[in-house]
Amino acid sequence: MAPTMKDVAREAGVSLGTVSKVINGIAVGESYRHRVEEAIGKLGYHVNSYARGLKTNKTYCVALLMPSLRHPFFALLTDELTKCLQRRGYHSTLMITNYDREVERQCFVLVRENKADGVIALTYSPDLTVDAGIPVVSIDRHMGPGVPCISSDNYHGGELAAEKLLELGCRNLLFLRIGPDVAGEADKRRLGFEDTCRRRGAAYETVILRDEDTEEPFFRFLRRHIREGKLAFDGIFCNTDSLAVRIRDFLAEQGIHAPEDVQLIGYDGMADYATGRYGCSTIVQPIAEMAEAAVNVLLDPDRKGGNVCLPVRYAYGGTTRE
Amino acid sequence: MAPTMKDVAREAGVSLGTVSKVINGIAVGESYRHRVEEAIGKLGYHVNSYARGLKTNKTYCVALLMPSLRHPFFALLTDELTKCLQRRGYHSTLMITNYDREVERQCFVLVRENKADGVIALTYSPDLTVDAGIPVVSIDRHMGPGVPCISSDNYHGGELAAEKLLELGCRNLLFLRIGPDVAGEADKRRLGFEDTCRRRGAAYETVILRDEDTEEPFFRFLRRHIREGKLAFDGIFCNTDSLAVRIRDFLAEQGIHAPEDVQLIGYDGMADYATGRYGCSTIVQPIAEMAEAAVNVLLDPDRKGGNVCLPVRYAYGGTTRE
DNA sequence: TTGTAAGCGTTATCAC
DNA sequence: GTGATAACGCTTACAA
Repeated sequence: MAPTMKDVAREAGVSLGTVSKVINGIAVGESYRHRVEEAIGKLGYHVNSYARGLKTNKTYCVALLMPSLRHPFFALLTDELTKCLQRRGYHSTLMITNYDREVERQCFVLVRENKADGVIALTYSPDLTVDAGIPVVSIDRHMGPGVPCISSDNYHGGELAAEKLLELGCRNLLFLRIGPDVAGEADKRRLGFEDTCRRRGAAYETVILRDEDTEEPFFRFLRRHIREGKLAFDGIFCNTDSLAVRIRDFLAEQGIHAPEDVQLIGYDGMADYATGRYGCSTIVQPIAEMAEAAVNVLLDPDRKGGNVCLPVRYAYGGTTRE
Repeated sequence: MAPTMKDVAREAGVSLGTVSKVINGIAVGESYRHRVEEAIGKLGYHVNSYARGLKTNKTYCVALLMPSLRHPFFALLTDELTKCLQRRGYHSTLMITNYDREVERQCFVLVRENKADGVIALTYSPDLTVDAGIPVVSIDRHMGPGVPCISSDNYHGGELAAEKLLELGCRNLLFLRIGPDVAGEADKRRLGFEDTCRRRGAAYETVILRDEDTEEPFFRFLRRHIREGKLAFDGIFCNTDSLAVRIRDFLAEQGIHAPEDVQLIGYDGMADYATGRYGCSTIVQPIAEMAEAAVNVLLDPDRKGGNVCLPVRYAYGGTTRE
């Protein structure tokens, strides 16, 4: 059995309250402090955070809701969030939701039961709430008035992509987007892209795949736009790097190569772990800064924080002319 | 304030004990059960796991110690471990140690304070202990007699690599290893490789970089072994995929290409998230099975489990002839 | 079967 | 400044 404060008190010949004070850094007579510290070392005492949490209603535990760690974006975000929380004396309870709304719901129940001090969530159920005074911060999704949303500047990312493609001389642009349509934030990439095209008077098309999990329809669309080995578009913006890479590979099979025949830009900025290089030219999200912002907003004592939008940048990754 | 069992008892007009029984699925009169469930729903009651944990000394929480989630191997492992734990009603406290022994030590203190039911650790301090009756399972490192180690069959992985290279007609083999020298497990890749080479009477060399964090010495070594545009080795086995990919890129810069001029095999089996393809030909570790085994051994009630060694396989990834 | 009450290891409020 | 003591919300004998 692990030693308790009682054991320490007996060993040091002081009362329980004194031990508690020493542990919590409250003023105490020098000789008392010394005896208590001695006893703690001798017995190998450690506070029981469950007893403490029960009493104080503070757990120094933040729940992290992530769809998966298979996607490098989620993995890196989780890495940064956890390190950031650790620096502030918190630890993270990781919950993998597998993109499943029912699992997400159960996680929110767990969060309540486990008395987490807060939640940082990247969910696909914008309507979820914890309703127990537990603060929630959302990443990339708008979840309702009480839930600050941390995101990169998706709109400007779309603008950047369009501007870069136009700057590279592209005249027929294409936007490709795949994935569920959650709460607007990701759709801003399209808006920024389209607005820029219109403003610059550039021709563009948009293809969106909402609930599919294969990009086959994109391939069919592209095939229809290939005439005599030439693609009708000379600049493509994809809403993720993964998609951009798959589109690049598909086009290569059709004899159309990036960046020679078509300029291709993705979104996320995921560098390959081994080489440190981007898989495609991309709009880079500032993952560490997003994590930092999420933690800051979550732990801000007076919760006055609203949404946070962080700047993105374009990075060359081999699928555009340099 | 969140409702407590007392509130539920009052609302349902029953005693505390009865509420507790209903919550814990212990037999109770039908009408009582109904009234209690009604009250729970009405008040939106959830157990307080801190109060429960204090009483029962069971937290259903397992700590995961990982060096980082930047490396896809760690990220995937964490993903599988967490999902596996969730399936068994546990949740994971993620701790990122950043390859830092002092942080690892602090994590073990946290584990005690937070009364985790167990620890699954991938650490660089094989001497760490929790010494509070908290079971520990280690991944890929031998940490001492009481700590079962889950690993892939590193020795056979080395054998497989050597056999494959020989089968492809290689006659001058090379083994490259980088990274800290922790507790033997990873070194078995070298042993399996070398034993096979010797058994088959094949020429081989081994270069090991222990405490460096750059592969520059490898590059120098390889440069010295290039004569008139030809490399002295025709088959290379690297102890990780990351290294294999960097070696491939370096050799390509020297005009030596895999798989035309040299066969290259890595270790880990990390597929690219976007394409699902391996970055290099590789020995694949069964990550999901390792996670499953770690959780099984950890949660096994009578802790009779010893070390577990899981089978690996060779997979083609473009850096060997097919 | 149901209710009562002790106690898990803390913190915090008191008198001293 | 220090030491008793009452909670915190739950589980679990034990009594009814």
